[in-house]
Amino acid sequence: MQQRNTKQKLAILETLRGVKSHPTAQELYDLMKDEYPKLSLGTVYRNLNQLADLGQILRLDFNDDSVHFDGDTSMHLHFYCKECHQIYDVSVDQDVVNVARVLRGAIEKYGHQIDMSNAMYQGVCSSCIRKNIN
Amino acid sequence: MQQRNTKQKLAILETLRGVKSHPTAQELYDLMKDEYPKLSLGTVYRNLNQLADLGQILRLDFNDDSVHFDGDTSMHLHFYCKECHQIYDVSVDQDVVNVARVLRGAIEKYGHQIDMSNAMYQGVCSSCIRKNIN
DNA sequence: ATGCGTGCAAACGATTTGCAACTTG
DNA sequence: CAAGTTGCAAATCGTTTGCACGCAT
Repeated sequence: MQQRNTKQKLAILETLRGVKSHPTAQELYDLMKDEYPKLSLGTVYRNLNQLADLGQILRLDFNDDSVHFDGDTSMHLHFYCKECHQIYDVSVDQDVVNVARVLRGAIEKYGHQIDMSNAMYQGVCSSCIRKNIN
Repeated sequence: MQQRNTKQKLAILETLRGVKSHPTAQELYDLMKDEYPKLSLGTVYRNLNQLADLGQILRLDFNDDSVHFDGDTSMHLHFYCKECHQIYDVSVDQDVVNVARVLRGAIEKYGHQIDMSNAMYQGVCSSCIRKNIN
């Protein structure tokens, strides 16, 4: 059950890491199909799931239509705007990193082993707030 | 567009609040269909979604098969065990609550307005860890 | 009365999967 | 070569939705 590095998998990972957005499988497929005409959507799904299970990318689910993926696995938060449906990255300073450690501690106190965490926030983004005023 | 308090909606909310688990729509429907034989699954879905949108219950998505709901909206964390597929509540003390406020602050600094947040952790629960050793 | 909510069943659509052919190690 | 991977298309199945009727306000 060892994984292989096929051209498709490498291309998918590279493409995902090359965008700042958080594309769905379909969106990533659309981005790639010009350069890789024979690529199939099923392959994109299979690889994104495998990479997410291995922790090499992040799976983001905001109860939108479909699941989004993030090639950046470094510590950061996500904010989802329910009006414009955009996902914002929120970078964190050292204070916040320390604080996140406290939350993990609250869970590890129970003896659970954390493989991955996802702090997701929803609301209205600053840009849409401004729009609503006008 | 005002919402009405139908018997079904009240029963759904009451049933969800009465269980300590985090049932899916189907599971909640199964719990209720003896007492409410004419209740339909579609109604359960519609009400759970409406209640979640209004912030009266929580929607939990762990990329399991389906979405789970939580009738407890008080501050607590969720831990999902990917082996036994159980969702654990993690209660937090005042220290952790204060700490969580720092994370919200990191987002509000951008001018975004947070309506709801969900801190979800995944891994292997203490019980499954023990099982794996034996 | 008005129009949101319900039950039922059909429709939807994002994701998964079976299979034969093809790579990778 | 053995076994994981791909492309294609069909299947899956959780969730949504159209409609006629019923109930809350």
